[in-house]
Amino acid sequence: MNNQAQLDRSFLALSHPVRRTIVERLTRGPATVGEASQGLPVSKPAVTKHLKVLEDAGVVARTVSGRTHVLRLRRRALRDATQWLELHRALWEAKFEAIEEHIAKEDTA
Amino acid sequence: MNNQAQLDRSFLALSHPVRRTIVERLTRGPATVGEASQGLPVSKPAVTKHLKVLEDAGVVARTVSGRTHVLRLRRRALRDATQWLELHRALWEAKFEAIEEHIAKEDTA
DNA sequence: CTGATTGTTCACCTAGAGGTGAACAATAAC
DNA sequence: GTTATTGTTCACCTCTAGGTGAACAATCAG
Repeated sequence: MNNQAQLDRSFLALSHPVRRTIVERLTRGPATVGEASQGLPVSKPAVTKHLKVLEDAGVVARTVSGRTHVLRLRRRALRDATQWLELHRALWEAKFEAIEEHIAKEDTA
Repeated sequence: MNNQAQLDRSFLALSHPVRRTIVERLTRGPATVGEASQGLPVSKPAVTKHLKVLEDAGVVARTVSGRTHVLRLRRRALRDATQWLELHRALWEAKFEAIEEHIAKEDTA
């Protein structure tokens, strides 16, 4: 399985406010589709599509329980995305602080 | 300024392998467009577009120097994206470890 | 059985992402 | 001045993201 493509999907999944809201709600515990999408400014078919993006990215898992579908977060995809950022942050935080400060001073002048 | 929209763009910027490669290379120091995109499997116009996405997201800054354009990372956008992930990771890591283990056992059974 | 509820699927639309080759602009080198 | 280099802009293409209303499937409640 291609790890790059998996990262693509994870970051893409987080790049839409509706999907980030759903993820935020699921951090408070599993929820049905209706609960997780309540009040969001989109139609039901749109929610279905956003959930497909989240599931394809491995960010969310679904358990069908009767007529309701219970959603919960999966840790791996989100952990991988976090690790990519932290890995590279360590480098740029150390390296470019001085450079940026230098440029900020130039901009002010 | 809308912080949500800014997060949208940052995560979107990271959702493409060509753009992530450019970011990775810039963690090793500023580079020209040619250096940062060397060997990538896309044409020059495509690189120009990817750079626009990175700049719009605030991930990359550009300094025109003669006929070459020097690119460097900006910390803020990447830091904000990292913080969003870490903020929510703290919650889901704590809350769902037990649940996922439980489900894993069910799947095995 | 009937009706309400939950969520998906279907058919459709529009805007934008991502790609290209060709032409151009600006600078650097000779 | 002429040529090479760096990168963008232009015109174009295709595919997908994101949205909708209407219809459907499945389950639950009466």
